[in-house]
Amino acid sequence: MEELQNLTGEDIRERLNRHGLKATPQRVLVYEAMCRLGHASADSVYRHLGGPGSPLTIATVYNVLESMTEAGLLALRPSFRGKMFFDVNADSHFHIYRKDTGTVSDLRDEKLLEAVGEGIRAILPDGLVLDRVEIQLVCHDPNHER
Amino acid sequence: MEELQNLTGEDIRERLNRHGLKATPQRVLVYEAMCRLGHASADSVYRHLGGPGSPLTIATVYNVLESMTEAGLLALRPSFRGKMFFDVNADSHFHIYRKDTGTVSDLRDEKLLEAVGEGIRAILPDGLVLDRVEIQLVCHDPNHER
DNA sequence: TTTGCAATTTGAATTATTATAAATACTTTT
DNA sequence: AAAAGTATTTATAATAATTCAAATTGCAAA
Repeated sequence: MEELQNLTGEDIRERLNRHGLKATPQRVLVYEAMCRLGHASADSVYRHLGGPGSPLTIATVYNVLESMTEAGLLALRPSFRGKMFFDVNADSHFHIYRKDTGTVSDLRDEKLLEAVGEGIRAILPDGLVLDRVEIQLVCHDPNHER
Repeated sequence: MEELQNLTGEDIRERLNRHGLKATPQRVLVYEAMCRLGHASADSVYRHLGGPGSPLTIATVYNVLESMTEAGLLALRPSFRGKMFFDVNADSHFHIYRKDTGTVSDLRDEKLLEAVGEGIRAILPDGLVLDRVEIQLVCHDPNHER
């Protein structure tokens, strides 16, 4: 598993190119931010990069996030918050959504994921193709002070 | 299983009361709309009720949907669209999200749901309590004309 | 009744997203 | 290396979605 945190600019440019995206400075910045943040809304990326006063516009952040999602570099995840929510890990895995803190984290289990996929394909209505499965585990820590 | 479509105003008022909510006219209207629509955003509820010119405000729709969700009458589901998305069936079940049509439908399978829940509890990090599991099946119909 | 209180609703403000058209930056062709 | 063409970014505006504080309502206590 690669450490997204520690990718060099060159690594990022390569990765963009491999996904068919030209490595513009703005794209490198946004991807760096996503690596750092893991999961983020357009706005949080923008703020991470300095908000107004940063070397790009919020419109560009949206554009870039969309291109990257289309290219398969990022995934757009379903969200409870009423805003768009991007994931730097585009592969399939579980998401732990913590009600108490509002944070999201990843949980991977190849075996279980595979089993769930099979179970679902078995009951899916005829004529439909399953593209992917998104699973959120809504959790809380009972010892987390309110 | 009750037919939500066919509830009378009295049924709805009762249901609201049982969930600890006063049966105001606005709440009855919103719940009726949710019964009709099944899944809906605040905006689609508002439009279903006549939009501007209806006997309530979009802000009221949000407030009412929130109260009902808090009361357990509705569920707030995660959404790909970057907007809040409510479900008149607050119980746990799968959601089929169709990329080609943008529509959402329900899929129920007690057995599989139970199995998934167990599998997940087995791998959940220590200290966390699993409140519920949300599962979206992202699908498309290959024969759906583009 | 009036008064006070809490719940509910609303209009207005805020935040989030998309659209558009002009400017910039790259590429390719000449 | 100029011209032409394409992709990207930007500023700005328009629209959409959500929140918030003030006003209203309905009820209960005096």
